[in-house]
Parts: sequence; C-alpha cells; structure tokens
Amino acid sequence: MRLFDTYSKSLVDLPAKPGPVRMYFCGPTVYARAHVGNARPFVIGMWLRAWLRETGYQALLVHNITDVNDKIYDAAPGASAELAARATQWYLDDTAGFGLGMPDHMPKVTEMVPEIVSFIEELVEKGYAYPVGGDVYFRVAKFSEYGRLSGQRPDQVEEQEPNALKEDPRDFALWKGTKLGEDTSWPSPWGDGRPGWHIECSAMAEELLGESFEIHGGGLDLVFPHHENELAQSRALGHGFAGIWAHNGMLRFTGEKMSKSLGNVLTIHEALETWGQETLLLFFLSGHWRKPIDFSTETLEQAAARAETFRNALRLEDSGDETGWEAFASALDDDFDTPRALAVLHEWASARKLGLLRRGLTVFSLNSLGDSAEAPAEIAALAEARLAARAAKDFGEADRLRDEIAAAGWELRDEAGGYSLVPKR
RNA sequence: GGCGCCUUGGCCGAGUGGCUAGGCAGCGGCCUGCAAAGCCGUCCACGCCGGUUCGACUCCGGCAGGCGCCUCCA
Repeated sequence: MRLFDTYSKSLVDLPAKPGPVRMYFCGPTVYARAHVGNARPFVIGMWLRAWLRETGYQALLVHNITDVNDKIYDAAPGASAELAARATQWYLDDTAGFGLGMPDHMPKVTEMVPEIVSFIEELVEKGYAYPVGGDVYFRVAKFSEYGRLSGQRPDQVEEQEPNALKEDPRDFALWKGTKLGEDTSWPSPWGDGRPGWHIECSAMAEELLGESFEIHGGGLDLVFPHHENELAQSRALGHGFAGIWAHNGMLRFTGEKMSKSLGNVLTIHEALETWGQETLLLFFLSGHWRKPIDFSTETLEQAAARAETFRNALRLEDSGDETGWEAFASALDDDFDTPRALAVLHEWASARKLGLLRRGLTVFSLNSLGDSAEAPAEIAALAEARLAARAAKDFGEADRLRDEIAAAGWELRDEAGGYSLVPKR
C-alpha cells in the first residue's frame, strides 16, 4: 500500500507486510461539542486501521485529546477541568456513534504531563529550547530544517503575537507558566504551568508508538504550524518521528471550511441524528481523503441514496460469484482511493456479488446495511390482510392497507408468490 | 507579501496520449392490478487561450475562477 506524504510530496510505500503500522492522528481540543469536520481525521484513521488489518498489517492507532489549552480556559473560566471532562465525554460518545470502534489509545494531555516535561528538559539540555520568565520556548533558528514540511520560509512567517520574552519571534512555546485566571497547573523545573500546544503530540506519540512510527495524520490546516513544530521538536532530539505525513482535506460547509471560528458548524451529534451513521459514512467515503469535501443537502442525499441501493442489493439473491476482490483492494492500496473502491462496491451490488459486497462494506463498518428487520406483528397482520384482499381482487382495500402500512413506517413490496416488508427510510 | 492545492456531464466522482468509469438525478421501456424493488436502453463531460503531437480531457506554458495555511483551527 502507498499513501501520499506531505513531507516528500509524493506517494510513499508502506513497509512490507506483515509489519507494524503505527499511526498517530491528531484529535480535538475539547472545549465544545465537536463538529463534522473534526470527525474526518477520526473516520479516516479508523478506516485506514481497518484496511491495514484486513490486508495483514499490525495496525495501531493513537488519537489524542487536548484537554488543556487557552480555548478551554477562555470557554470556562474557573471551571476548565470540568468543561474538558464533559467535552471529552461528548467526543467519545459522538465518535462512537459512527460505529467504527475505538482507537487503540486516546491519551489526554493532562495524563501525560511528566513525559512532556522530560521531553522539554531534554530539548533545553541540548540547546534547542530556553526557559524564560516561567515559559520555555523552542529555538527555531537552531533547527535548520524548520519549514521543510510545510514549505514555509522562516523569514516569511508572520509574527502575530509579539512576545518580548522570545529570542526570535518565530520561537514557539513548549511550556507556559500559569497566568491569572488559569485554574489548572502542573509543577515543572521552570515553575507551575502547563504544556504548549505542539509538544504534547510529540511526547504522546513517542510515548505510545516509539521515537519513530509509520504514519502521522491530521487535518490539512495543521501542517503549519502544528506539525511543523512537532517535527522540529522530535527531529531536534534525533528521533525519526513520522514516516508518512497524511493530511486530510477540509470539510466544507456553505462554501468554506467548517470551523468554529467561522461559525458555520454542524456538530457530529446533530449530523448523526439528522442523517444517520450509514449515510454519514457513505458521504465521507464518496470523497478522496486528501481532497476537500462539501457537506450539503445534495451530497448527503446522494449518500443516503447509495445506502438504499446497497440495502436493496443485499436483499436480493446472491450470485455466489466471489471473484474480483482485487479491484477493490487495489483502489484502497493506491492512496486509499475510497471513491474508486465505492464504484467497485456498486458494481458488486449490480452483479449480486453479495459476499464480496458484504466483505467490502465491513471494511468501512457499513455491514449494518445488510441487516434485515422483522416487521412487528400488527404490521405483519396488515400485510396478510392485504394479501387476502389482493387475492380477492379487492384492489381498493389492498391499496388502502398498503398505505396504512406505509404510514406505520414500512414499505410493502410484492414478490412472486408473496411479499416482503422493508422499513422505510 | 509568502507557501500550497483544486477546476471532468444537472450533482458527486474515477481514470487514461487514440479504446465503457461508477453513483445520484432525468428520460424511454420491460415487469406489476397499481406500485416498490429489479432489469434493459438513453441524454448530458473533461474551466479558458496557446503549444507539443498523426492525435490531448490526458503532456507543457499562460490566464481565469475557487479553496487551504502563514503560531486559535481536524
């Protein structure tokens, strides 16, 4: 399998099977209910893990939770820990709603502070960081490869928050001394404070996956500065860090990136309630993971129609033909091309290759599309009554009963010698 | 100002130097008491302008439009 790597700007092959594929996907800062855009890296990470396992890799996924941060302090003055705990639970509940299972580890910053502190200490010892006024900053000028991942030229990077403590305006915080109004803190050699945003990922990824690992994922908007800084911190210590940088495209809503700061958000919770897990997953599947994808009524309705196509196909008679898995596998092995894989699933649906279809859908946790539902007794009774009316050529009564069944949420489909009852969507 | 990405038919979306993507929607038909499901057929393409080539949607250049990042952001 190969994946596009932001660092080398090329498709990079994964190590030979069977080998470990260790993945770290950046998770959310928990200060509000997560929106659908936040779900994209989660879904992609879980699918990637499923596919790697399906094809014989030992895949491991770490997905962190940033539970101490300026935004959390701002959102809940005096009660930041409570908000973080509540929002963490929301995130766990919301992502569980996709039915994709859980990442192998979901570390929280607040549970990894000692490891982060040692990481910073080592950077200070080696001259890559300096403490000043209770803070610790990374010395960007000392790391010659700075800017390589994002293509940013250090001399062109704008400085937005002047900070007289820094040696160089481009230096970024590894440790932030406690300020007025911040209600959580941890001890450190530089005084009480808390980790900066970027260091947590370097520390947590390496703690759980080792100094180098295969894939680091996250949204395209994290390339700079977040991932550039992570890379600088880890490489400064001589660690290999990520082999492949996998950045997913942004989710667009009303023509722009869905983001809390723009206010054009729909939460995962709301989206799942409105569209359901299967439609939402098929929506994500319909776009390539690196490209932007538009969340709109039209694209979601198309995803819902796909779901229905697959459900109907899975109710038909299986052709028994099990040949052709390679088309699906090669699509996914080639930069995880889910739109191409989806086309193969549709071809299998048309050809009634139901075994393959089920197996393919299972990779994406969409096997529930094949679930059949038993109509309740009162609906079954109406269907029986209609069958009798129809046999007696009392079509007026038969149509009335079918309407009644429909009103109760079931669709009656006549078949040779009988009928079937299907839940209406 | 700097860095980068994208542009395929009504919509989503794959792909290739000459040969069918696939889906949704539409249209015609078969089947059905009527439907639904299914099946068959079918309309609609490669942003614009140049160049390379026997031939480009596919390669090169320019232009236009859209999007992302530049220390809050999945």
